[in-house]
Amino acid sequence: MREDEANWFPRWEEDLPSPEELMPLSQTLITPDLALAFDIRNPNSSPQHQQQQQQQIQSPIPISSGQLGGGGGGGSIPSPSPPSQPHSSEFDSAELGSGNLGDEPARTLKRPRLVWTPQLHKRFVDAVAHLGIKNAVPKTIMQLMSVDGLTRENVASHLQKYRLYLKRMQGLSAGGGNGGGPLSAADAATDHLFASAPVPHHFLHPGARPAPGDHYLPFVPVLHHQQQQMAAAAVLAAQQQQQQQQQYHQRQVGQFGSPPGGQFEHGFLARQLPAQQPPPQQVHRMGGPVNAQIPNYVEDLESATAGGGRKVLTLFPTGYD
DNA sequence: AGAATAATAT
DNA sequence: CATATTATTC
Repeated sequence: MREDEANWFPRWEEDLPSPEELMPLSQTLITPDLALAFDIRNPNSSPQHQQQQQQQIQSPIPISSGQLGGGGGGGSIPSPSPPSQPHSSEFDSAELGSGNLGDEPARTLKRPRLVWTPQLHKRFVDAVAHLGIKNAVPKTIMQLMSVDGLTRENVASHLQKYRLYLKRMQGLSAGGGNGGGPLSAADAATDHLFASAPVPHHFLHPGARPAPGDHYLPFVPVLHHQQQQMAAAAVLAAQQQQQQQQQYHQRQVGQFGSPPGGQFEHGFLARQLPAQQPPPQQVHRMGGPVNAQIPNYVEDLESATAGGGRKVLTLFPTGYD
């Protein structure tokens, strides 16, 4: 029997920004629209290499109420039917320009860069798995994911990278020889994110069919009504807050002193705290090729999070109620 | 839709 | 300044 990594459990509780990070909003110095209108965001802070920004989000996940639903593996929805109609979560709260402050200026504003958290990526993979490689196109994936605020380009971009990753994996597992370790530093970096989500078997084996019984994507509509505490939207909202904070750090630069073409002289350190999960206990040691297959980073992550952290939430909203 | 390239963030 | 990640463009 090979359970393989087929039974990955749904875990969306991994790491979610503590409410403290999202709640505190005291940036009313500059209106988001105004700042954004000037196209001032992160002006690339000091070129000094070596910034002291450590993640402090290692505290116990304070989340315990309305989690995201979604994980997979639970076993449901064995019907890989195309997304006939996700839900109304599409742009339900896609007001990225709102967040918590002024939720009015939803125009001419540029969205902040989307951060692909492991959770989000997980959902992405689930979607692709259920759609099948052929049907897994940006538009479809996006629809299936039902993540508000997520655009087709977001998915397309991520999909592009993901495919590269898969290709890399194929080469490694097929050509063999390598111990499953990344070849380049760049690969290692990208692998890290992708390793957070299990890669369906048939992904690497063109032609191979998904194991019967293996079901992917027990998708559940994200954001229900107002319990959308944390979701991609929240992430985006959080980003906005951060963004605003950064701008605010600019000490209220002359809102109107920005001539076209000219820009403020920004030279400060900006801090952004993505909801990245704390680095595992670093378990994998090197010393030679041990096994060439799917990176076992996942295991590391699982162990670390399951052991060090805690996973208790495996349930999700009923979805359609 | 997909790949290449640009921009931006860390 | 280099690298990584996401956005835009072709």
